[in-house]
Formats: sequence, C-alpha cells, structure tokens
Amino acid sequence: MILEKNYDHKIVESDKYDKWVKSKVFEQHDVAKTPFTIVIPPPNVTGKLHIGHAWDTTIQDMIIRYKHLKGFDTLWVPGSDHAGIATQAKVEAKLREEGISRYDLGREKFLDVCWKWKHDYHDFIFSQWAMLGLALDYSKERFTLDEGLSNAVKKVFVDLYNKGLIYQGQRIINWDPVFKTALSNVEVIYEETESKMYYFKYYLEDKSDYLTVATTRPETMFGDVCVVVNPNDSRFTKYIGKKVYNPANNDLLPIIADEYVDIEFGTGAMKCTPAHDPNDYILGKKYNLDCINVMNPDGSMNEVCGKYQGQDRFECRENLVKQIESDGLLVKIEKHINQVGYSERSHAIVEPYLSKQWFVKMAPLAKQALDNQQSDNKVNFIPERFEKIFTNWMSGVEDWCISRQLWWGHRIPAWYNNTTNEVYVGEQPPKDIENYHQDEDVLDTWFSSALWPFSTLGFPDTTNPLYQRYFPTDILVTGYDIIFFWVSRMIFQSLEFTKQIPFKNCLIHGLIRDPFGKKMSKSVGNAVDPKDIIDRYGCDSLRFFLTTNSAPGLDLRYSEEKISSSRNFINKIWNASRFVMMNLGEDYKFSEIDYDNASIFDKDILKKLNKTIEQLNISMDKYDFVIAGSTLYNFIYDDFCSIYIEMAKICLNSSDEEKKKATMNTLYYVLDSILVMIHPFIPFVTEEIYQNLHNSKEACIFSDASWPKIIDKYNDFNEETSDYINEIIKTIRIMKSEQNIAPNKQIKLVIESSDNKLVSSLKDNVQYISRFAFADEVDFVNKLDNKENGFSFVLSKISLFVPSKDLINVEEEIIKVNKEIEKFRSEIDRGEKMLSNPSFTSKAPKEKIALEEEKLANNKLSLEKSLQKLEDLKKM
RNA sequence: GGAUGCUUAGCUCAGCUGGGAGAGCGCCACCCUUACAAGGUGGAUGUCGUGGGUUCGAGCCCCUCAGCAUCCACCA
Repeated sequence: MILEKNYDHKIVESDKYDKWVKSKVFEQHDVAKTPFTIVIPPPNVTGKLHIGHAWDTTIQDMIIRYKHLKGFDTLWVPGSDHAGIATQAKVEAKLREEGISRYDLGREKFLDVCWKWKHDYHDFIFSQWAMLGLALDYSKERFTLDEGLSNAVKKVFVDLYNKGLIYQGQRIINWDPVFKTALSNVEVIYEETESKMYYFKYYLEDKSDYLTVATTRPETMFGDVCVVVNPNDSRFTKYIGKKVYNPANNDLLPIIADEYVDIEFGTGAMKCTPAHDPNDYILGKKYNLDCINVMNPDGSMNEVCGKYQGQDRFECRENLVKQIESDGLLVKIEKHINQVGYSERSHAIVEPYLSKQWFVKMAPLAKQALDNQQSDNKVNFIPERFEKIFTNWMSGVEDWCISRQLWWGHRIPAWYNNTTNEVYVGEQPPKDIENYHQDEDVLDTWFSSALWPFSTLGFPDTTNPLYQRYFPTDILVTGYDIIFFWVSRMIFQSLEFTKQIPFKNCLIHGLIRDPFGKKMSKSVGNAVDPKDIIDRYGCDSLRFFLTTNSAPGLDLRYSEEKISSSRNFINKIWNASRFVMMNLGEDYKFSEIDYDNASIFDKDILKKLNKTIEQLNISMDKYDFVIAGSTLYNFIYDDFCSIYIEMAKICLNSSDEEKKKATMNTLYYVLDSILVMIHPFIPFVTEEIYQNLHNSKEACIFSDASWPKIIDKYNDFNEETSDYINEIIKTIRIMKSEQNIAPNKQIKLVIESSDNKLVSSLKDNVQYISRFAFADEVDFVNKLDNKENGFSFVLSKISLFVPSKDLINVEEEIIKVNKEIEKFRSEIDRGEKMLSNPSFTSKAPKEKIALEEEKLANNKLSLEKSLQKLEDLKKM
C-alpha cells in the first residue's frame, strides 16, 4: 500500500487507540514470559491532565511498549485517586455556587455528589489517556476508594494500630482554617514572606520595670502562659520567678528560665503559647503548663479572647495591636522576613493548632526503609542522586498526621463507646454497634496512595494470582516533587506489609516549565493544555518532544519549536517510508536478504543498523531516552534517509534482478526495524506505516512485532569503498558550492590512486559517483602528471582532479592549500608528540594508540599529497 | 543554616565509564535532483562560568569562588 503524500496526524491518530482497546492487545498476558509491571501514578479525579501527566505517562508507555517488544509479559495498571481535600474542595465550591453547603446536604448525600463527580472526571481522564495512546490494561483498573482498596486501607490501619504504630494524640498540627482540617507536614508549603515583628512591654507585677517581648503573631497572646528567658542571660536573671502582665489581657504570666531560648534572637525574652506553637508546646509539656486554645477551627478567635471573639485571626491581630499601642505598651514594629507556611491546597496561612488527631509513628518504619536501602534489596533510584533526597528526608521524618476533618475519603475504622468513650479499632464495626459511634474523620489521601502498588494487585489477599505474579512492580515513574508525599510512603508501607520493596526501580523526572523557565501553573495562566498541542501537532510529536529533550532528572522547558521539529522528523520518516513502499510495489513480499548480491550500501546500512540496535539496547535498558532518541534520530535521518535511500536508488534502477531484490529486501528490513525501534516513542504513526508496509489494516506492532536483533554476519562488512564514495561526493559538492557551480552541473572527474584494490572496487561502484557528484565522465589513473587547469583534492589514499577551463583563482587556491598543509602539519605534530611520549604509549589503551598511529599515517599521506598539489598550483 | 542541580554556539539544550565538542531552532549561500519545500546541498558561530589541582590527556574527576534555580530545616 502506498502512503498519502502528506503526513496528517489527525488521520493517523484517529482510529488507532479504539482498535487497540477493543482488541484488548494491552490486556493479553503470556505466562510463559517474564512479567514486567508498572502501576500508573493515579491522577486525581479533580480535573484534566496537564502536560506534566503527559510526560510522566509517556515515559511509562515507552517502557511498557519497549519491554513488550523485548518479549516481556507487560502489565500496566491504570487507576485514579480520590484526592480527598482536592476533590472535596472542588465539589464544595460547585455546591456553593448553588448556595448549598455540605452541611445542608449531610454526609451521605454529599458523598453521592462526590461519587458522581468522580464518574464524570473518570471518563474525562480516560479520554486523555486515549489521546496519549497509553498501553494500559483497563481490565485491571482501580480506584483508591473502591472496595478492594478500602479493605487494604482498613487492614493496614488496624494492623499498624495493633502494633502500636498508629496512635491518637493531642498534638500541635498544621491546621488549614479554610478547609478546616489537619494537614501533614508535607502538605505545608513554606514561602518567604514579609511580615511584621511586634515588640511589646510586659510590665512586672509591681510595675517597677518591664520586659520587651517580640512576636509575629500577637493574636496568639491570649494563649500565653508564661515568658521564657535563657538562664544564662545575665540581663534577665533578676526577673526569673517574677510575674509580668500580658499586654493583651492583663493576665499575670510567670517568668521562667529555659535554655531553649536563643539569647541572640529578638529581645531574648520569649512569650510561650503552648496551644499555638510546636516548640512552645514542648516547653509546655516540660513545665506542665496550660494549653489555651484561642481559635475556632475556621481561624476566628474564640471565647477566651474577650471582645475579639468572632474576629478573624488577622483582623484580631490588627485591632489588638492598636489597643496595645493606645495602652502605651507598644515599643516598635519592625519588618520581618520569615518563612510562612501555606496550605498546599487552599493556600491559606496554616495555623499551628492543638488538636486530637491520628498519627503514624514513623521512627520504626523509617528505620526499616533506611536499613533496606543499605541492602541488596534496595530501591534503585534513577538518577541515583534522588536516593539521597529520599534517605535524608526519611532519616529526619516526624510522625505522620493521617486524620483529616473531611468527608470524602476512607473513614477511620475507629469507633467510640457511647458511654465509656473507649476506642475500638477494627476492620469490621463492633458487634454491638448500637453502643458505638464511628470516628468522624477520614484518612489522608496519601495513606491509601501509599498502598497503591500492592493494593491494586490484590493485597491484602496475598494469594491473589495478580499479586503473586506481578508484585513487586518493576519500575515507578514520577516527578521529584512527589518523593516525600508518595514514593517514600509506598516504600515503608510496602516493606512493613509485604516484606518486599514496592518497585525495583524508581525513575524520577523533573517538572515542565514554560518557555521562560517558570513553573507552569493554572493560576499564573502559563499552563499548556496537552490537548491543544495534540490537535495542532499530533500526539506523536508531543511524545517525541517530551522524551528526547532533557537529561534524566532535570526539568524540561516547553518549546513549541521543538515540537514542530519533532513533527518534521516524523514527516521525514513518513516520506522515507513512502519512498520504500513506492519502490517495493504492491506485489512485494519480503524474503531473506541475499547478502552475496547486496550492494556495498546495503551492507553498510545493515552494519549501521546492528550498531544502532546495540546502542539502543543499552540506552533503553538504562531508561535513557534522550540518548536513545538521538541514536535513532541520527540513524534514521542521516544513515537511512540521507545516505542509504539515495544510494539505493541506483540498485532499484538496476537491470540486475538479484541486486535489485537484495536492495528491496534491505529497504524493507531496515524500515521494518526502524518502525519497531521507534514505536515506543511515536506509536501512532509507526502503526500506520507498519500496517501499510505489511499490507494489513489489522497489523499491530505491539502484538505482532518483536524487537530487532543484531545479526553477526552484518558486522563482517569492512570495506572502505562506501566511505570513499561518500567522501568523493561530498568533496565535489563542496567544490561546486564554493565555486558557484550549479550542483547539478555535470563535470568530468579523474580519480588518481595507486591502490589497485580500492580502484577496482570504486570502478565497480562508479555509478554512485556519477549520479550523486553529477560527474558524467569518471576516469581512473594510476598517476596523473598534469594537474594544471583544474581543481585537485586529496583524500588520503586517492586524489581527485576536476579539469576546468574556466580557471580557478590560483591565488585563492594556493591560500586554501596552504591552510590545509598547515592543518595537516599541526595534526602530525600533535600525533607525533603524543606517540613519542613514553607516558602515553605505556599508559594509554592499545586501541587508542593504534587509532592515533593510523591517524598519523593518514595525515602524513595527505600532507604529501597537498604539498604536491601546491607544487602543481605554483606551476600555473 | 543544611543539601542538590545548573552555568557548553545567537536561543533552547544533549554530551553515556576522561581520549581533540554536538542537535534542534535561528542565520548566510545555492538548489523544485523522479520520498519529503514540514525539503535538499553547503557554510558561519564555542579560551565548555572563574581560579587552581589530579592525569600522558579534563566539558567530564577533585578543590575554590561567583551567578542562577530548587528542596529541606528553622528563632519567638
């Protein structure tokens, strides 16, 4: 079949994915093969996939397709994440537009709305996976809130509780006053913020003197329980044990001493608010101080704040400072730059807040994960440096706050006795359920995500065949921004519950940035929608751009030019394929290449194909797609299109049927190999070409093809003739370009050489020279005496001479030749120096020495010839 | 305060275990050569951030400094 003249991605990409899914090619599993598993990082069911998802999933798709073609039984598990806070926030926002709050609906009905939302978005996500061509096994699709995964969550929670690794406690946690829920440490983003430092006078009980105390959060003063100074601070020794008035409410606060206080910082005297600061809380515990909570869950001030009750914390701050100022107790206000914590989701300033929450005790789990990284069973991070990021974080990790005051999520499997308030924790509700009420909270979304690699494969049923065959998974692919949230938690949960690592490799990529290097984000409005790009350039172009334009682990800058050049490359493949098919004809059937009848260029491309396969195997196995991509690019563009296809035209026009057939088979064979090798990068267009090449609309690379193999025989080709021919053609082209001679103007060419073998071989292949150098007359001589009236060139073992009546500018030529001579001399000088250096000859590898010796010999030969050429020119 | 990454052609970036620097885009010249003008042929452009060290040999390894970026931890 002949391809259309123009590559049209819309046509090519329109019908493929449906077919793949309907024929279930991604769902077929051959148990005779070695399994290879990936679980997709489940996207949130909150919105559309962005270009970062496209990058992440394309990498995985490439790996799956590559491994499949290599003969593995690949499984890629799809799924999505309920994304507790994120989804609930969106659903609540939508309800708010209708003037409804979640409390109006009640828990049950609110969850119904969430489920409906989930179904709508799931379809949307599916359509985007389709657009990207992902080889997912939909029969294994999972959702973090589905029954099986919920069972896994319960099982893990209860087990950890029974082992004492989950506990409930009053602690200072990060509170999001907008979503009114606790957050874990990693859900807080610290940003440098300009705020104010307020200095207040705290008068002694007898009003004889005062201390100046500084704070950035005056509103928390209603919760102050003492003032702390360092016992070694001579300025304050006399005050220790005395009492001062709190300027906010006139309460008397004791002055205590603790070495925690930094003498150098602020005034050296610190107010202590155990209910609103984690460090103060520790002090509070140490000295058995009261914890006075001054805020409501929404960030407004509570009843302990007197007239400020009901005011927002920031409104209160302002008003309180005014009051203190009018009381004459304000010393000064200074600008202060500090790191302020914001909620990752609501972007509200997080309030350190004392509350009762559920926690995972991290120390034993972290130790297990860290110890494991010291063993042979460690998770292999790619690039390696990310292992350090992981272990650094893990070794300092604090207990994980896992309860969230939300409705959308896994409800905590804990019940309280209605009368005794005693806690019951179990996978099933207590039998006398009427005497109990369940904990209102749900679990952190990441608690269920942490189980994803094994919960999707059947855990907690470890006899599940899926789990038995496909776990541990082979590789996890994700961005570095999610190492703490997800990667680390999967590792320690997996080690604890399956006694195995969740994935053998962890491939980390960067983030996508806009053309100016800024992070892409919806709020800034610089985000690029993958759908737009796919509409304009096609999925294949996007995929090729995404996978071949950044070094491992580094960020990728979005560049439309590069997407466009990817498309041009695909167009090149399209047209080369079109050429091949046009020349094979309708009735062509591939048969083994008759190597004895193959031309030097057939043999040359087959050898280069071997080399390409070899290099590609190495880079693909290392997941180094940039190198793999450029290896393919160079082979396809330069070796196959620019050289081989051009040269093949000679044999295709040959009257020697055997030769012609050998070339046709080579063209077919190399193109077929190319399609398979580059299929993981650009699955759609390769499928289209493959179907045409194989004359079957049913042909499918994923299920029918296998990765090309290196054929040793092809490596035996070791002739220099093809190189010389290429060099001759190039030399003549340069000459014509420099002399302003039209490229297609026919010339006469004399080839001079005393190497009879080479000459004879060049004579056999003279058609290539005639055609591509546009030399309608080519003579071979052993020695040419008269090189006047023409251009001569030196190519080590041979010289070229082009007679020309319109004489060249002799002076210019002499300058050129002198430059050449200069170059050869310096090269010879370099080579001789190197080779006469005993340190080099004794230490350098043999191959390197041989290479240098060969270079030197060639340079000497060329120098000799150039000198001769100079003599000839001087005679003119 | 701790850590990591980056600095290579006008721009955006590759450069795999050290063996005389590459791509895409852009730029210049010529060309509709029967797959491709989304093309072909040829060309110009780099003291590989600074300073030192190791080595026969450094863009690559070690140290110093500078600039940029990111992460972690933080003092009221």
